[in-house]
Amino acid sequence: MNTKTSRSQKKEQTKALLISTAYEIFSERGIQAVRMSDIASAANVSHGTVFLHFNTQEALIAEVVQYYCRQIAACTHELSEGCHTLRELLSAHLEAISKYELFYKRLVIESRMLPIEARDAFIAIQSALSFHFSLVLEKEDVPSLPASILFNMWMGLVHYYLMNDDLFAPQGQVIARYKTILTDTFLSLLEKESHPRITN
Amino acid sequence: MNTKTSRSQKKEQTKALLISTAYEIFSERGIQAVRMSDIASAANVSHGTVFLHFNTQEALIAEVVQYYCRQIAACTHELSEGCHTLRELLSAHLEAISKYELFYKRLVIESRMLPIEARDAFIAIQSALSFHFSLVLEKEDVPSLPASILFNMWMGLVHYYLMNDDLFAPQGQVIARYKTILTDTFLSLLEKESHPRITN
Amino acid sequence: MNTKTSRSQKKEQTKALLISTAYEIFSERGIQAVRMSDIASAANVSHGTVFLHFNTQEALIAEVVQYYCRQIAACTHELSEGCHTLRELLSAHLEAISKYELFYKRLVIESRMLPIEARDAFIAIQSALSFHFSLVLEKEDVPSLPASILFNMWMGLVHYYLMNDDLFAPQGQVIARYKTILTDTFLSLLEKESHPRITN
Amino acid sequence: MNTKTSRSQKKEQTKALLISTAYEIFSERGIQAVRMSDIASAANVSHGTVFLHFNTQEALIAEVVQYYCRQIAACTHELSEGCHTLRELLSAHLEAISKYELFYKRLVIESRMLPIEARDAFIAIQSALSFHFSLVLEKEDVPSLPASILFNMWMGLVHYYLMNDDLFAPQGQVIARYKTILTDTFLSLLEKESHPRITN
DNA sequence: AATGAATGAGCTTTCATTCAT
DNA sequence: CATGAATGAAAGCTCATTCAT
Repeated sequence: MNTKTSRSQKKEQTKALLISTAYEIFSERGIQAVRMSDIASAANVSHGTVFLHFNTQEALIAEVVQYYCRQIAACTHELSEGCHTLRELLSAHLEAISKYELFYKRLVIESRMLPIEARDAFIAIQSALSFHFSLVLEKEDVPSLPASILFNMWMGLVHYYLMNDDLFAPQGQVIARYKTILTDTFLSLLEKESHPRITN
Repeated sequence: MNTKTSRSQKKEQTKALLISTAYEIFSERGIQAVRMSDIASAANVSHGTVFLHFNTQEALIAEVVQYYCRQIAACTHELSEGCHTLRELLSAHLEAISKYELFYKRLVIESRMLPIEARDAFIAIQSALSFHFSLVLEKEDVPSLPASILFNMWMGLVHYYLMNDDLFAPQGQVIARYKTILTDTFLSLLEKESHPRITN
Repeated sequence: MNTKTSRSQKKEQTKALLISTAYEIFSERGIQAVRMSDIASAANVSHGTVFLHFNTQEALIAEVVQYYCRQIAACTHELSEGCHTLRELLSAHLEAISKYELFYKRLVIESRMLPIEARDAFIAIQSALSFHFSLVLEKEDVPSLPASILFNMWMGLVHYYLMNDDLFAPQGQVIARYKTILTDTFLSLLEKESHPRITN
Repeated sequence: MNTKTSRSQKKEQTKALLISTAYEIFSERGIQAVRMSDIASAANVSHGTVFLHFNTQEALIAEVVQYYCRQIAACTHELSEGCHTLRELLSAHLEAISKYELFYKRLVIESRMLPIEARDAFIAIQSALSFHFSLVLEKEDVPSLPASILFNMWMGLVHYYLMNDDLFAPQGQVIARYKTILTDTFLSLLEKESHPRITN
């Protein structure tokens, strides 16, 4: 039994290695663009080993994406919990995303072309944030607009910058670069005494 | 010359047929997912004929996307020209998009994975709208917020719904379904006397 | 009838044009490497026209090679006729070849991969020279060695330099460059009072 | 390690099988004329396997030609080493070639149309012989003619017979058939007291 | 459990040849 | 006669997946 345990431990280790290796490569090169053998060689295991742990390429993608999406969701959740204001929450969100920026960007770009489970996992991150968003919105003195639209507006905005990161931040780090302005602008729109108007 | 004309007319017809056939299939199945031979058989021409008109698959994708992006941009432009208010403009935008909805959605989903020319053509549509957006914004009494962010917020919002159309409108027609609420909500945020507040 | 005549004259003209165009391209790029459409466009006729004059690519190659091989043979013959000495004949031979050097080189390189008629035509050039070679050899006071071998030795030598022209004369013009030394050396070997010996 | 060894041994075996199979087919049908799938099926492996061992068709041709050219060069070298006279050397040369006759003939015919590495490998065989030729020539009491031309004359002569083997020896085996006469004739030309003359 | 050689379906691209105009 | 668009048989190459060791 000891043997079995150490064996399966070893197996789990290898699987974990494959998952984290895939994460790195996916972040760098994109998800669809990576071949199974690329992951194998990057992880220093044999090509066949990848199939020992994942029946198909689809399964591997699904698992890797699920694994990291759960992490991102958890991270988002954690950073969001202490937030009492929308500003805090938005910052927390961007902070969470920026920890996984490259990978998250790939998900934004490719999610619709991935196996359904991967897509679902990606959506789940958004649900996690959505929950906190609703909570905070209730507390704040905020316009009586559909919360879901406001949330989607924020998500859309952030994803738009990630999707076009090459245009907005050719040097990389879109989130860091636009963090403040995105947050500020979004919040301004929600503020009561609105904004200074440009009156002709 | 008459002969020549009818000959090359025929050729142009075939090319046009291929472009419109590709458009249909791309709209239905996605762009990356389609094989050259699919287009050939859908257009009822031989496999080789496709290569007579487009040197490579990449060239075909580029041409088809450019062709329709120009149309979408032109349509956007045309519908935008008469617009004096932001509301009119946003409606015009959604109207333009909804005419090409399935294809446009594919672009939203796949643009970053397409040949660079295709991506550029897609971006060009956004530039076209951006121009009118700026014009209208100047006229309106609007908060002194960065116009570009406001524009990107709108684009992000619309693309977010298109990207996730299967979640927002499983029956199809996301744009038609969310047209009003998206426009209204977006405009509300920009309005002076803001919005009724939810005060606890 | 006049029409017919002028028609078929035109046709013959076109065919002649195709043959000479093919000759030029074959000389430059090799025979096997050239596509039917290359010849058509170089001759400023349509792709289909080539097939009007030559049923197949093989037929075209055969005809072109035959046509020019006959010319080369005739030229060789003509230049050989006045020759009374072997030296004169060898010079005549090289002179004939050098007029068609690029094309002749292609034949040396590719003859065995061409349609049988083309190969035969190429061989016929050698037969033509062979005839004069025998004639001259009889007149000269030459070693009683098998004339055919001597002839083949000369042919082999010349072809060896043509086959490896890129090594022997990277700037081109192998024949011009080695004309003298090849002739001299070959003749020296046949001379009675032989050659100065290197005696240790 | 034992496992690894037997595994990679197997792989090497397969590669060796492919190389020798290619050699056989090339010898029979020519080099350019053979498709990758021909080699696969002749070797009883799948089409894909060929590409496991050789990245491209060009690479395969290069490797196969290099492999056998090295063997031929080595064989030539080996047989040449004991030779003290030119006669011995020429015989050794022909013996070496005749062991690989069909393949060598293909090289003579196609060398200029093959990948550059293949051509170079073929040239290297000639360099190997050239070395011994020079050595022997120095020892012999031989006319003070350019050694390189004499060498090229011999090579040209042999290649001429190989190139036209179908004419010289329709039953095959040109080398065997002309071995003696070629050697004798070539040597006669180099002999001091030359040759009996045919005096009119 | 791990290996990595082997598999083969699948896809793009080329080009000689045909044929309607 | 000439045209050139259309055809479709090849062929090379890729890569997820399998399986014997």
